[in-house]
Amino acid sequence: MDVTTIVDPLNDAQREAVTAPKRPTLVLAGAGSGKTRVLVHRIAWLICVEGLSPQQLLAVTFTNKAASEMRQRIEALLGVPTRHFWIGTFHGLAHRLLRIHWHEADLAEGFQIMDSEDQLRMIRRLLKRLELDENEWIPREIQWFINAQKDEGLRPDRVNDDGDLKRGQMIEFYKHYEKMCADSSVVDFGELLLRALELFKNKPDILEQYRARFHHLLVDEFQDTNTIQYQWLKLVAGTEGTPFVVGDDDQSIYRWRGARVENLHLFEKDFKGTHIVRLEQNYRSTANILNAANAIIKNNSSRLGKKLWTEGDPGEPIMLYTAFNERDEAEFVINRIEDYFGQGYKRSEIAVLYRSNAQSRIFEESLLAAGIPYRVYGGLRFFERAEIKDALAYLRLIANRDDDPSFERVVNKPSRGVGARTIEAVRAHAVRQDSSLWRATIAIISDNELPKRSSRALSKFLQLVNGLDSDTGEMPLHDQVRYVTEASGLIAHHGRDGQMSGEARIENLKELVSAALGLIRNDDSELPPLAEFLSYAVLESGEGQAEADEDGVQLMTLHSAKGLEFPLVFLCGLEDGLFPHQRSISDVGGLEEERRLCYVGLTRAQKRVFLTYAERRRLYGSENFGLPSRFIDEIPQELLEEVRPALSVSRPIYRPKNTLEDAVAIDIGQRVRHHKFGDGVVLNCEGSGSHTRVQVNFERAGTKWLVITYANLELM
DNA sequence: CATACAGACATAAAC
DNA sequence: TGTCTGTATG
Repeated sequence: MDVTTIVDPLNDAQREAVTAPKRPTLVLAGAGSGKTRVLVHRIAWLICVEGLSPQQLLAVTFTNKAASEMRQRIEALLGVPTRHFWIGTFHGLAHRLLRIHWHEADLAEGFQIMDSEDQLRMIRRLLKRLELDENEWIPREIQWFINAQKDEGLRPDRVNDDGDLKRGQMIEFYKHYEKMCADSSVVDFGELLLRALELFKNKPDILEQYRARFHHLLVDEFQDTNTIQYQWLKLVAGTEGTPFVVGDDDQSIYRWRGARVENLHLFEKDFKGTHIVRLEQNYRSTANILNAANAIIKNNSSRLGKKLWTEGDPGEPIMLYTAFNERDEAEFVINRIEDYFGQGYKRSEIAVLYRSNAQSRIFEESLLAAGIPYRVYGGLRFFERAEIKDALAYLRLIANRDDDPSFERVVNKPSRGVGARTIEAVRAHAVRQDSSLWRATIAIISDNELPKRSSRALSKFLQLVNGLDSDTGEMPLHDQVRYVTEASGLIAHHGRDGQMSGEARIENLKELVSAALGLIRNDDSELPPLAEFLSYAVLESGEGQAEADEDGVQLMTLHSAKGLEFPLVFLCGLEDGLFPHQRSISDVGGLEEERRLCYVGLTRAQKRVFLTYAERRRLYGSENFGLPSRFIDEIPQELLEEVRPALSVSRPIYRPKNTLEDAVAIDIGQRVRHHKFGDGVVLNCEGSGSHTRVQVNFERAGTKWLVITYANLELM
């Protein structure tokens, strides 16, 4: 391998990072500055120049997609297979460790992983068992609480109740939850990380073994690490370690799921002599787009500081369209899209981005009506579909009879006469003898304490699962999966459905067989194929609505757009309250994260950006009047161009809010109070100065025109 | 046991 | 407003 192939395609900053000496290195990589390239070339450099063996590298990413992209690019650059490289997600790598050291980590050998939905079901079951009211103990909140503790690396005994009773009870619940998971030999996502951390903390000899081995740690999207992930990294690196991390504080948008941008600051402190490299040259967007993005992000405090620049052209101005309502907004976008088809753009080169999923519907409707293929990101992924999870539940029971969540999921699916009462009896028995549902069922049948019909139904189920196990013991994985989907009765069950959905479900079950056939076994895996497949299914839940339309207009939230790029980007719904979202507006941290989200959105675009907002928007059934997003104000006027001048609109379109005159003006949608008419919303506004009149829709008194100077309206 | 209806709920979502 | 979930019902 020639060093020049590794180094030549790089710019100065990239080269500095790639060839950095063996020291802790922090690469601040702006959007579109070649972050992945640096990681890939760094790995190549370490192998080819520093002479490291791939076995000494540990590369961590957040998504499977990022991990496999890195693999592919390394293979393309070095021309060697990367099967045996330790490249993966935090969870994937933690899982790999725990499979090897399950005993030392105090886990059952065949432990299974729960996804978030399984976890929620588990919490619901526990609430029932503890006889707690779901209206008072909201399962989602408990799930949130438990995961938040795990993100911070905290076991129940280390969580402080802050003298708060409810919090104290939550901690109690967390304890019960842990026992319940242990009893069924299942772990949730957070538990994978926590166990992996504790493994290294409690078993210094094992830690030492990995420290000696992984001389080079590489971390992608470092700004997304949470507390426990960073703790784990620090442990693996040790004081002598020289981790190489790449991140961008301006693109940190996952605070709400535990990510800590502060880790970027901590890194410098925790690793003495950190070498910092800034990648600021952008190869993606026009100068206008970058300047707009820079101007917006400038308003955030405590940034590490970075300013994107490009050698390229200024490009077109950023276009701003003020829509009358959300329908008009969608129509505008679709019209523009059609224009751009005429200019030779492909559908997949166009992205419509929005803050929240609910906004996608109107675009879908309009695209459908216009006959333009599209693809919506998000939604249920393959391994999350109900019928797939049913089939997986049977397979999990084959692997581990004590898997209670799976037991409950399929005892009566397809229905075999195990009703709610019967299940209740089994649950009660399980609690009494402190055993799994499976063993409780065996006991309850031999005790003869149930009506014959229920007993027979239950034992039919036990026999079914035992039969599935013994019948398929010798089969290759995919035959086993096929056999289980058929013999469990799931296929027949969906066949009886008669509806289109039944047909689609059967297709998915067949697809599951193909997935099993296509499973690439890990080289040094000690797991039986079935167990490996089950773990794979949870950790890599597949694409959501993937190849629905190969070449379609891309619809997605700003969050899912991170890491992607498109020649043409529509950033829609730029209204205060929607983006920035209402729930983030009140605290500074939340607002700054929204601003980063806006920065992420803008920097997705290569050539053109359209910003749109609607003056009124129907959301959840009621009409809302929105003000243009404050982020629009943060873009310098000279970079913006309004698409539609005042012509056909009855009310003022976009006005910058930060002028003195407008500071006292009343905006459309403003809530006001009148001493006589009560509370209302400003619908319209005309005139200027002391002649300004506003139309207000009062909750009780109806719609009225009032002259501002006399009305004495109180802003709310 | 499948279907209909009522009621809750609606920020973002990887593993 | 639309979708999903849980339950009541035939």
